[in-house]
Amino acid sequence: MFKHVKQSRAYQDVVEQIQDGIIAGTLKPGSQLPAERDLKEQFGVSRGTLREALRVLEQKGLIEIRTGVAGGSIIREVNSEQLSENLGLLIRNRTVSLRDLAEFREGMEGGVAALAAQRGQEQDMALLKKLLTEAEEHLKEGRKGWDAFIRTDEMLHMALARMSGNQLFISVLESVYYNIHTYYENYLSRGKKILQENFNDLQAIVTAVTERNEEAARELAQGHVRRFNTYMEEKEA
Amino acid sequence: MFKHVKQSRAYQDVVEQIQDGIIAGTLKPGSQLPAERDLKEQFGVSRGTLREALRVLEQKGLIEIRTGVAGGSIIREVNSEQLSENLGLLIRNRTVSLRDLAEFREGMEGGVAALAAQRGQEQDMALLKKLLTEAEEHLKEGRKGWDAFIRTDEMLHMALARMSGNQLFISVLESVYYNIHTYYENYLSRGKKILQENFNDLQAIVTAVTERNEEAARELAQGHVRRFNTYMEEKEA
DNA sequence: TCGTACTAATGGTTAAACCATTTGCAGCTG
DNA sequence: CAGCTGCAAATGGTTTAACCATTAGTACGA
Repeated sequence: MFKHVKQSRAYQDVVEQIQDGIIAGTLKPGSQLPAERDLKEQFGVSRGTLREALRVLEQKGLIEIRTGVAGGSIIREVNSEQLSENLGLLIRNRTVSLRDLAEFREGMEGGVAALAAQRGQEQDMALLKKLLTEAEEHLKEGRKGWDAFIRTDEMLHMALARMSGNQLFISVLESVYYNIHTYYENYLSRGKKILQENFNDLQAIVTAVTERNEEAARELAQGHVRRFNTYMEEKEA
Repeated sequence: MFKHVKQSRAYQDVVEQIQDGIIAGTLKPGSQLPAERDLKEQFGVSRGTLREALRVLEQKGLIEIRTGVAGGSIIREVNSEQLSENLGLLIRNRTVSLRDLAEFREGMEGGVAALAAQRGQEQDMALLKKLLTEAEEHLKEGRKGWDAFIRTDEMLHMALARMSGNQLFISVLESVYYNIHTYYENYLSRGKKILQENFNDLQAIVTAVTERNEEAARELAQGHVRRFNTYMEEKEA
C-alpha cells in the first residue's frame, strides 16, 4: 500500500515540492518555472541536484524543458503519454500480452458506449455518423481501403470515449489503442468479410447510441470487442 | 504516432542504450550495472550526465539505485508500480471526480469477474470463500466492524482481479482502489443495511464465480458496482 | 525591407572534489 | 571461541565553477 521511503535524496524533495505545486494548481499548465540558476538558489541545492529533479519531473510528464533564451521548464498539460509509455514497457517485457490488452479493452468499451449514449451531444452524434460514412467508403475501396478502415474504426471508438466525458476512459483507451497499434498492428483483422462484419457492428452501436439506448449500446459494444478479440487470437495462434 | 525527436541530449542516448539492453534481455532483472565511475567511462560522458540518465531509468521503473558499498544500479523486474503512479497523477491532476473513478471501475469489474470465473483455480476459490466468511464476521461486529468489512470487500475485489490473470486489470484496479481510498474514503458507503446488501452481492458474485458461470458473474459484478456508485453519489451530493 | 551577425539568456555537459551510507573485516573483549 | 566495536573502502549523493550549444531578440548594414 505504501511506497518505500527513500531518505536523504535532496532531488526527491525538489520533485515533490514542484509536483505538489502542480497538483495544487499553484503552478498552472503553460506557465514557466524560473531558470535553473534561479531555481537552484530558491531550493538551496546545486544545479546538478536540481537538474536531476527536473529530469524526473520531465519523465513523469509534468514539465517540458526547452533550450535557448526564453527556454526553460514549462508546466505541461497532463496527458496520457507517460501512461502509454509504461504500458508499452510492460508489454514489451511480456508481462502484458495481446490477449490481456484485448480483454481489458473489452471491459471498458461497453461502459464507454453506455455513457456515450447517455451524454452525447448532437454534434457528437453527427461526428459518429460522419465517421460511419467514411468507414463505409473505405470498405468499398477494397483491399487498399483496409488500413484506412481500421483507422476510422479506431477514431470512432475514440469519439465514443470522448463522448463518455470521462477522462479516465479517454486516457486509458488512448493508451490501449496506441500500444495495440505499435506492437500488435499485424494481428489486427483484415479481409473483406471480417471488415464488413466490423462495419455492421459499428453501425448497430452508433444507432443504439444515437437512440440513447444505453443497454443496447453496452451489449453491442461488448459483444463486438469480444468477437474481434477471438479473431485476433486465432491470428496470433 | 511518433514522438518528437529531442536532439543533442547525451543522457537520452545513455537511457536508450540501457533500456534497449533490458528489453532485449541482455541486462537481466536482478543483475547489477557497473558503478557510476565505471559506467561514465564506458559511455564516455561525465558523471553528472550519466546520473541524469540513471534518474530517468529509475523513474521509468527499470532500475533501482542503492547506496553504500555493494550498492549501485540494479535491473528491476518490470511491474505495475509506475503505471499506478501515472494513473494516480492523471487522477489527481485532472481532478477526476468520484463519479469518473466509479464509472471506470464499473466498466472493469464485470470483465474481471467473468475472467475470474473462467480461470480461477481451486485455491483461488477457497480464498474467495475465506474472505467472504471474514466479511460476514465483520458485519456481525456491528459499527466497529464496518471499516474492516470495507477492507475485506476490497481484498475480495483484488482477489478477483488477480484470478483474472490479467496484469492490466490487476495494476489498474490496484491504482483505482488506492486512489479511491486516498481521496474519497469518506464517501464509501457504511451502515448496517447497506453493508448487508453489499455482502449479499459479494456472496452472489462468489457463488457465480465458483460455479464458473461467467455471464452471471459479469452481470452481478457490474450491477453491484453500479448500485454502489449510486449510493456514493448520493452521499457526495 | 530584408537579411546577417552579434549578444545575451538559458539549458547541456564536464571536471574534480567532498559528503553520506553501507558493507565487511580486523581486532578487541568477554 | 562468540560477539561486539570501530575503522576502511566502495559506492551513490551533492557541490562548485567553468565552458559548450541552442535560441530569441536586436542592431546594423546592404
